[in-house]
Amino acid sequence: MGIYQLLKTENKARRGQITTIHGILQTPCFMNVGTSAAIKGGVSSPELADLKCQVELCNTYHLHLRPGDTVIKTMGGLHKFMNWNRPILTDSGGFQVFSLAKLRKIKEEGVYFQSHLDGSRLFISPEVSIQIQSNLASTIAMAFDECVENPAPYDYSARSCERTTRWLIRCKEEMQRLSQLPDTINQKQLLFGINQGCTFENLRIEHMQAIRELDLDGYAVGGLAVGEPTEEMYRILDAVVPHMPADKPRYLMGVGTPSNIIEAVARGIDMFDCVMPTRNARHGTIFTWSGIRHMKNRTYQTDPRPMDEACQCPACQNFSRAYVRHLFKANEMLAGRLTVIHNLYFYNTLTEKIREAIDHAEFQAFRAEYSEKLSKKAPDD
RNA sequence: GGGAGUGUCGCAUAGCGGCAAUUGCACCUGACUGUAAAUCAGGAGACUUCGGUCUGCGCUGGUUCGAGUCCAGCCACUCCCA
Repeated sequence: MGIYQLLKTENKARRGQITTIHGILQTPCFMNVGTSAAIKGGVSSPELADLKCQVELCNTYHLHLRPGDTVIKTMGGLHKFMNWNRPILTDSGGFQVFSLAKLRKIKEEGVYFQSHLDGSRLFISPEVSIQIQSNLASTIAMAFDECVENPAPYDYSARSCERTTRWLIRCKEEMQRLSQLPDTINQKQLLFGINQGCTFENLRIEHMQAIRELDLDGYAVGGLAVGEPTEEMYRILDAVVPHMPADKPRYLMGVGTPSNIIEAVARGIDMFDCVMPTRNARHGTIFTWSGIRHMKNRTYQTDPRPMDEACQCPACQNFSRAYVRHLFKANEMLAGRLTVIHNLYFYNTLTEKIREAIDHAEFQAFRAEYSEKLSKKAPDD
């Protein structure tokens, strides 16, 4: 019996739950990104729990470099290390093959990297990635894939997909091997495969059909939101999601804006992660139920209202727009902390409301009300 | 009273005679999608029929085709000597 339980559907939108050894995840869900085992902006694990965060995402590549996955294994795994007892998903380092493109060389056996920290030479293969993730002892490990840039030539995308499939087989075999070892911390670690294929619908579908044969714990759509127009992303989701197993979690990697999330849920996606709420928060942009606000703008200089009047987060319960703007202008780190707290609470509340909407068969109405509004600038109020 | 030096965008700075003028901070605006990002980009005299036009580097004159730049006088500030 699988880890995913489908509770309810509304058209293609799915309400479900994922059972793990670190607790149950209600889906659709947003995974809060803490790349280096920390939410950038200074939010600790206990605080994160208060922001309705169900699951945190950490990164294989970054933690392998620093402090080193063996250090984390020595410390008892990521959960103990950062004092987070709910699920953790680790990304495989595949995205860094894409984002650190100038520092790597891709081969069949794996990828040769130069560390972005000190230039030292590294090698990450499917086996190495899984070994690192095993040491990290995350709840869910991601397969080591190649995230192809956009645009990419058809031939290259096709060959890359085939290689990603071969790499996925190696990931699965390595995971099975490690699960037998007595000193493996999490012998029940889950493995998700990743679909690629750039913006070519037939490649996407062929690749999905190939990897679903491997009967993994869940499936992700990768390689989207990497520069293609939003409509392209939706077109690919429309094409590929129907080919994803219905009895397993579906994860859209790296996405996205509140609108993207609503639209992807409408197309059958269950899980999301994105740096946008934390990064934009640190840079002064917040998401609200009225739309986007740039908190550095002069218009908030003497605005006594909370950042989002419809928000129950600790930042909105205690501080004014004028104060937050002041903190940004004064370069105080509390500025980024408060906006990160708000944005994560917003994303976690957004997915919570999506779940409630599907529960009550009101998702289409929810989508109609918020899909466009949330990613536009808030009207001057 | 004598001598030396300095006055350029809010502050601080750069500027061999071709300059609407450098750079930093501050200011304004925008971007950010599996995080090499507490980052990055743009704007910042006025008017414009977007080709330009006008005003502008303490003040007033002068030299010059052309002056923030050279000269003279004045004003202000700083330092040194009495």
